[in-house]
Amino acid sequence: MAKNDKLHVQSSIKDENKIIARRQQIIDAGVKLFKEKGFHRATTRELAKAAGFSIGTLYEYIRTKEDVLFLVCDNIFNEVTKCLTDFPSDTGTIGGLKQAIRQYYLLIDQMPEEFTIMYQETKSLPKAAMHYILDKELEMVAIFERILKDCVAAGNLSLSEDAIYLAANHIVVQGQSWAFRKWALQKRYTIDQYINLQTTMFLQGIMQFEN
Amino acid sequence: MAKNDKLHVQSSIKDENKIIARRQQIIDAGVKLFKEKGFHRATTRELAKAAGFSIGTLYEYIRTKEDVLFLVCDNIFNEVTKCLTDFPSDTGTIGGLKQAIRQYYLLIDQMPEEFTIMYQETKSLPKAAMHYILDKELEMVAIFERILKDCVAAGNLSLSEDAIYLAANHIVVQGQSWAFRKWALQKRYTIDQYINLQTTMFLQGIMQFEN
Amino acid sequence: MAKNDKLHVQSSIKDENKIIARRQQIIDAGVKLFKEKGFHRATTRELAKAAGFSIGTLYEYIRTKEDVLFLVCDNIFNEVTKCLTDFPSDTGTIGGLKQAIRQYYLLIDQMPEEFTIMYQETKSLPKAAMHYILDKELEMVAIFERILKDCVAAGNLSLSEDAIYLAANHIVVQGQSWAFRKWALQKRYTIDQYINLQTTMFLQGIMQFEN
Amino acid sequence: MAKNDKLHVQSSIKDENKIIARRQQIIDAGVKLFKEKGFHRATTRELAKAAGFSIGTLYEYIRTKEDVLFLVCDNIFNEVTKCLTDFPSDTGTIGGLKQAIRQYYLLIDQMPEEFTIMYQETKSLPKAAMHYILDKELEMVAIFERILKDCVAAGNLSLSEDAIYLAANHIVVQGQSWAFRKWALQKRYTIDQYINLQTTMFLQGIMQFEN
DNA sequence: TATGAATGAGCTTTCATTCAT
DNA sequence: TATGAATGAAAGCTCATTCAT
Repeated sequence: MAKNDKLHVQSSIKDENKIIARRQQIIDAGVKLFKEKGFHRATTRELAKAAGFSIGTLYEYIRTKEDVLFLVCDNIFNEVTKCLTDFPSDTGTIGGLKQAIRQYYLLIDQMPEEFTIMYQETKSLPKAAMHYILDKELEMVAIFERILKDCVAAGNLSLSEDAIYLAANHIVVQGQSWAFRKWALQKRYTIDQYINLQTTMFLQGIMQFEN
Repeated sequence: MAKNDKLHVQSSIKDENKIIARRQQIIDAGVKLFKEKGFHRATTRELAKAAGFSIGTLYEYIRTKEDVLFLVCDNIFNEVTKCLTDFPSDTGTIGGLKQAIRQYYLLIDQMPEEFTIMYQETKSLPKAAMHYILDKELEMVAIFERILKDCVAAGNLSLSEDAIYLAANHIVVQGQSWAFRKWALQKRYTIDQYINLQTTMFLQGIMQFEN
Repeated sequence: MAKNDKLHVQSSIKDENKIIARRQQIIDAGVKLFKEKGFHRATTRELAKAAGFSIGTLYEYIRTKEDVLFLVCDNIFNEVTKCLTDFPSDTGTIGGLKQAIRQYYLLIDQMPEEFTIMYQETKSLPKAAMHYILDKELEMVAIFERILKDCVAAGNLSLSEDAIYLAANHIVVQGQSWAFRKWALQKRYTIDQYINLQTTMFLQGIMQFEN
Repeated sequence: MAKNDKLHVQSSIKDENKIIARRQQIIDAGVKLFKEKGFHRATTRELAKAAGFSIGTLYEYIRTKEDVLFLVCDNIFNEVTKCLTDFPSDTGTIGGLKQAIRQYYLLIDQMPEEFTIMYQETKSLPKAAMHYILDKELEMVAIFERILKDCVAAGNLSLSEDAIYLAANHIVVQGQSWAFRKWALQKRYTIDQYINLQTTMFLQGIMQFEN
């Protein structure tokens, strides 16, 4: 899966294991530099250097600079999907919902720069790649919609379709918020406090919601 | 105020009224182009053309391309501040809080591109300018903190310091959310519906909040 | 005419006189360098230097390196057309035919490098430009076809259609020959001797031609 | 002969038969690619692929890319020489002359791309290689000079030294002409018609030539 | 003030060649 | 011998900025 996704970006190298390894180096270099100076200010030479090889080698594994950004973005979604799909949760219960939110926020806390890059640089991608990423983003919202719907179906929540969609967006956006503002927010909250406060407020907001 | 802020960006022109007028043309051109292609892809030549004068003239009113971005960002904050400061509201009441939120969201709905530009391109500014803008952003959060505190002081709300700060952030972030995702969200909600839903959920979330 | 042809290549400069002047410098630089090292080995930086200005300025007057080659080729055809169209000749007579040939060969003798470049580098042009140039080449052959037909019509020559076409080609090709091989041929002939010998042989070949 | 010529290009391989075989593959690949996209646009990677082996292997049999061009050019001359030397002709007769011309033109008709490559890319060769090729070209002219001189010596032709040299050039150049313009000329003539017309005109031109 | 031609540092990308396996 | 991953010099081109008019 993750392996194949990475291969969406063409390479002139034949050894697939090498591609996997090199691409990870490229992603790491991309995250490091893009968070420091943004996509446009980072040069391909710096990228190559940060990745630990020559500019020529860099271009054996990607075709354009934008491929690096794509690799970085794609990588995030694979992490999110893995994180939200792999853990066993109590489907349809409030506890399960809380679990999913926590899981998601913890992931963001571990890679806030990656998330920030994704949200700030997406439009630097070529059209096709941008749509691919935007779709993935919608998938993320859809995952939380699913979870919320399961709660409704199980009778643990009472929300209209419109409210569900908004609530799912809410969750995703508050995650973004921690990514964007971690530097400011962590002066007052640990990630655990943030999650708790946020989740309490969120649940309180939707619990007896009637519209 | 607005006048002086704009003058933070140096110009070699003496006539202050001319500066004000030209700068507005520059800001408009900047918004138009940055939202179309982003800050880095927009060239100073295009900027000058869109503003209606020559590249030479452009540089009579700014010193660097980044000044244009700064003017655009600064302009937004002036609008926000004006919008939240000028209207008469019932200080300390829930109604006043609602009013402020509505006012703020309506402003964002009128200039979503400007807000998006600001959030996506801030880090393209030089260090000093970036901090200036980030500070302004904190001021925005502070305005809502103030409003919330007034409600608490008036006994209309019961929130801890930490919860107030989080709530203020919440308001600002959900505004961002409409700016970023207007294209997707407006398929399901009018701005009024969004404001109402969002506000109801938000108030429900903080009303009986105890932490 | 010549002026407008040069303008087929786009420029970001407004002053038309400047374009004409700069383009001539570019053409001269192109001829000098392309004859020395060929189109591909000549770099745009060298081109700019040889033309007497910076690389940035070069690109104010052309859009791609290939434009320089196009300018050089186009220039040649303008010279040829001017040369064969402007001089008054006795239409339909052998003397007029001789005159035209002489005129053409003398032009080639004056700019052998330009002709060589044109014949050797045409296929380095982008498709559209290449067809434009190839068409111009056919026009050149057509000019001589016209002259020969006039001789036939006037009863001074007796040739079939096929022979006329071949003869016109012959003239053009022998011109090329002097351009390509001037370095070798001029060890034994002056241009005048070459013209005389060539013309005598050519006329002898077609005079009593019956096929 | 052919074998040794090819060995002018150094190789790190010992087995001479292997070299011969591999070099032929390289020549075929070179002709194919150079005619498609020209020498400079063809890459060594493509060359290797078209030849059927890896880039590493390619470089076991040549030292530089230019070697490939040299091999291609050299190959042509070997073909020409073989073609004009091996066939038994009636030395000193007009019939023998005609035979030689026909033989030569038929060869060109069989490999027009190769001839075109040679004439268009020669100056892409390094100095030394270029002179080697230019010398070979002169040899080709010399072969026809020899044939013409034999005719003169046998009393079948009456031409001055100067006219002989010119006539020899004429033959070679008209051959080039078919190579360069085959695409256009063959719309009106078969190669046989072309040879006949050309030869008739040529002989007529030199037969009663007096200068 | 207003103009726009001129500048050149710096960017992304290519590709001939090498060399460890 | 054969392979192909690695290299980095060098290419074409852009564009923010300046300055003479």
